[in-house]
Amino acid sequence: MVSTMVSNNISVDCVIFGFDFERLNVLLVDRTLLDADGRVIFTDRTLTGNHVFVDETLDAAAHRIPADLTGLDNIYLEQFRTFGSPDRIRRPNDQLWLRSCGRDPERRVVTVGYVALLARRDIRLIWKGRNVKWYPVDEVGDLAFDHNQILAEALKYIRNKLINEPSVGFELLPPKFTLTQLQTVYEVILGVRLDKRNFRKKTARMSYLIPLDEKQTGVAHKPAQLYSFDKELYETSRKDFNSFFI
Amino acid sequence: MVSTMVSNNISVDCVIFGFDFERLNVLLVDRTLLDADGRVIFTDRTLTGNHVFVDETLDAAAHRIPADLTGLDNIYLEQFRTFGSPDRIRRPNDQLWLRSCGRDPERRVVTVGYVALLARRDIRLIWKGRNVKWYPVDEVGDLAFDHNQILAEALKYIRNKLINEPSVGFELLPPKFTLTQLQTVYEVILGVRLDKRNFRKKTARMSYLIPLDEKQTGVAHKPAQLYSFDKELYETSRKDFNSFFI
DNA sequence: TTTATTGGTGTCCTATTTACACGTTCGGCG
DNA sequence: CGCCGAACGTGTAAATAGGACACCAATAAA
Repeated sequence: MVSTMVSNNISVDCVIFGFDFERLNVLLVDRTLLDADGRVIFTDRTLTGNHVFVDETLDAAAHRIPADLTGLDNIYLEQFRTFGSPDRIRRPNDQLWLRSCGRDPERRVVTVGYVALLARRDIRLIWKGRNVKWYPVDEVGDLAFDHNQILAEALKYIRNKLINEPSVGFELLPPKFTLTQLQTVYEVILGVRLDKRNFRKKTARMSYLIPLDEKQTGVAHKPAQLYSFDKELYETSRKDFNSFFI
Repeated sequence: MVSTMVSNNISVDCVIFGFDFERLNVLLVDRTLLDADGRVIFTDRTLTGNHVFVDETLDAAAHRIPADLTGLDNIYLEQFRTFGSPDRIRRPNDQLWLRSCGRDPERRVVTVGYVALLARRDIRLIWKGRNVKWYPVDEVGDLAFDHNQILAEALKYIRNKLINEPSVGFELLPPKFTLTQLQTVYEVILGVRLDKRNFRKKTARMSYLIPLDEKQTGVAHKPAQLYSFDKELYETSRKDFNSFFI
């Protein structure tokens, strides 16, 4: 069976970000190493990862991760960087872990890092026995292997992306959203406060933001106008997009 | 000898760009496959690449490429993307080539792509038997494996980088340069024409551009002021750098 | 009916962008 | 040695974008 053979020195790791209008969160898997008597040697968390089948593209292998966890297969996913230092598996806990899994603790595994974005609302996680939970990105503690570094790079990447490719912001929002929610995406991810009126001057120039014939309901204040994101309009209006030097 | 063992399903490929004030060029290696009688079966070009030693970081493996070719080891080098489709080695010529090298034509090789930047002036290539030459980036023809795709991604990457991290422009210039040369970097790489006076209004705001007590010599026109790039000043003045939404 | 809460709007000031033309200084050449 | 060709270096006016800032409106809950 070709399709069950894996390239065992290559993996993909997926930094799955979820946004809940309060904070940016990341999906982590609990990892617990037990000794022969079932006592805990250590416990920590890892990013979600996958092996890569020998006849599979890296993108496909990465895609399986959020797909298995959410049942959705059309989510935003992008490769951002590859990590391959021989040291990435050298910490004592990781060495113990690899041995206990029957994996060669000397063999360097190169991992290709992906970022996935989810609007947490509406998403129900499928566990399949693993203990997978959301953690605020600034409260993850010590992660396995070099996963703290991978997470840090993913954050840098997605912040940068948000700034110069605004379409990614909408991946973190439900299909219908308010301008305040959009502003919150920027505020939370970039860690800044923005002025409401100035922000709206910008959104007014985004022709791909479609005001709907619909307002928020069930809120104890003036209900906000709902908008949707027109991806096609975005793509075409990006063509003559200018930045910095051009 | 640990240091001679290689991870043989992982490689690094380096898109080495060189700038000569006329065009952007890329370093390519001639590849010729001969039959048993020494007749040419095909000939084409490949990017410069390397295997990765098992105890070596990816960055180090990539660094060896331009270092071997130029003798310099402080050049700009950055990982930009990893390519791992099983199809990348599937084209007939590539299959023949792999067989003739004694490599497994079925085994997918994941390659980590790097970009290197060189000011072509002053650089003397060290050939060591291989036929390595500069090609204008838009005249490379059909390259081996997926190297056309890798080159295209590298170009996209470096254009984007030039726009929002102006320091990379100086990697393509000699230590002393004129403002017109700097403008030419932007014009050639981004493929646009820029207005001289407006460009200079921008450079006037770049505090890290140091005017020297020196002018061009030997030119048949009014000699231009020479400048140098102060990297430290750049780093510190970037700290409070704003872009788009912040 | 009152209150708490968030939604939605405009102005002034400053900084940045864009379009645009001409005198200057050098080497080369006749 | 004077003229020519070629790139250098400079400023202004108009339009656009950015940043600071405050108040009324609409809803649900009490």
